[in-house]
Amino acid sequence: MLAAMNLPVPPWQTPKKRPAKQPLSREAIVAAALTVLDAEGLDALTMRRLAEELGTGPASLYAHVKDKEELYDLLIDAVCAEVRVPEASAEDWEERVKDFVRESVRVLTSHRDIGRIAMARIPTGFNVLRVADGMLGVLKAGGLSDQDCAWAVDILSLYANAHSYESSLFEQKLAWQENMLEVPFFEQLAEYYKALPADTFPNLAPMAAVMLTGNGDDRFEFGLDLLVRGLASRRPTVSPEVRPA
Amino acid sequence: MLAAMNLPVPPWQTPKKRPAKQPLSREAIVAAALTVLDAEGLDALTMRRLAEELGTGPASLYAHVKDKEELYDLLIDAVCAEVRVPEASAEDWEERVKDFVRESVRVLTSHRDIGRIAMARIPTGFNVLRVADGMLGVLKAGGLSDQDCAWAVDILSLYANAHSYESSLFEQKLAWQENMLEVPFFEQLAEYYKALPADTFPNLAPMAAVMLTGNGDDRFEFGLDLLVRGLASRRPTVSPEVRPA
DNA sequence: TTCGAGTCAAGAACAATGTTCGTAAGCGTC
DNA sequence: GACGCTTACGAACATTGTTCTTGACTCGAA
Repeated sequence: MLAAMNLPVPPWQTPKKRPAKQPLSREAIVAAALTVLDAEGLDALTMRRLAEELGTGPASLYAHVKDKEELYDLLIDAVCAEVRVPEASAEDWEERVKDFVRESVRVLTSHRDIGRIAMARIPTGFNVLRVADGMLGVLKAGGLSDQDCAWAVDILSLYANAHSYESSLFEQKLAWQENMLEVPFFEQLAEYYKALPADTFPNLAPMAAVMLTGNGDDRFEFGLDLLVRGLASRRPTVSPEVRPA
Repeated sequence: MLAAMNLPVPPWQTPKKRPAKQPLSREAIVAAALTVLDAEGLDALTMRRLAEELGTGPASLYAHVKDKEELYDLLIDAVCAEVRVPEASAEDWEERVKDFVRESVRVLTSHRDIGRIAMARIPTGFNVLRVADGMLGVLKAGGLSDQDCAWAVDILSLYANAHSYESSLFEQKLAWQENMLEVPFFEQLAEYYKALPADTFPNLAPMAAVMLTGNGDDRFEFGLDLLVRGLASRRPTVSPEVRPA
């Protein structure tokens, strides 16, 4: 058919069909993915669902994103953009380190299920590196050796990610069982632990109650305390103000 | 057709058709799963592949195992059976704690990809509990409070699992890239880090070399050292032999 | 103005996966 | 010898990530 195409478009009709909705970029995909993720969780984040959110088909996404893995990388980086990097200082050093890790898990757990994909990624994205750089700065202010600082970044990130991972999966499991089970599962677990035979588990059986004390945050704080105490004990010099003048 | 079934079976023919191969139990399934896992990795461990390994169809497995998740639980428990639980003692306490964690990751990394499914499982299996009980015993010998011991079991397990997870995924990624890439990826990463702009990453850029120093074991030892130092510093009393008599 | 190359979108399809349905076979008991 | 009851399992279903291929549109040059 002969189409009269190059006429000035009459204003009462939509000028073109394709770029009516904005033309689908990496950024738009990542933003939509975060929307789906926060609203419906990781299991709902399929390429089809994501395409639907963008008003297109799943195949279109692969023009902008190589893999689902690459999408995950982009998601992590986008989330890391929200981490507020503090300034480094030797004062209150231990608390500053702790606060940074707390801030990381705050962001990581503020987006639903993001913890489940955060682990075991080699940091290359801009925002991930920005966070690592900030962490390195905070650590170096404590006077640790360069090698200790470098590895500490690794370990603290691992800890933050691992906690977020467990937290995310635990929350999911909890929500799932809440809908399916009548007795709240935690009581079930408490019963189970208390019923352990004391002769087979001489240490565990008497401590059933203590094992179940505290929520995820308490445990996180405990582990964080261990790590930071360990770091502090590796400082070659004690803090300058208590050093003999 | 009329089948003469209740005749005494002639010894020169296989007596029955069904129980010729042994009748498919949880144990057999778990054993076969471990075989497939060790030989071909987690991605190859599909219900079909597992059924094939047992000479049956995938549907048959679901009579003995509720889920793939339950299969994973059983796998973890089976692997935990290999962990050698040491005896508790106050002597060389810190090194004993370390050795126990080392033993855990040794087992966890000795089976291919098992680290990828070890995290975020609520410990209920016999062998998992046995390991937790042993860990608790070793920790208590150090004189920590009950609450500290309980949470330390959690944190140390989390650390062992997280390290195994990363190690497993990292090894997979490394093996994959080794076949596809010509330049060994680690050099690529080193180049990338060294090329980071120093004005945007003032801490990271000068430390590119240090960041990449050490393999997974070194980093694991470093984190383990942090945790155990932290635990030691929480001991209410220093070790008895240095206490004033 | 027209053609042609090139880019982007997207429907359809493919292969693989976990899981369930329905049916059949064997075993124990009345 | 017939009836349950457990176990086995081929076939099928729904969902997933991903690719193939066709079509729509853009833009630059003849």
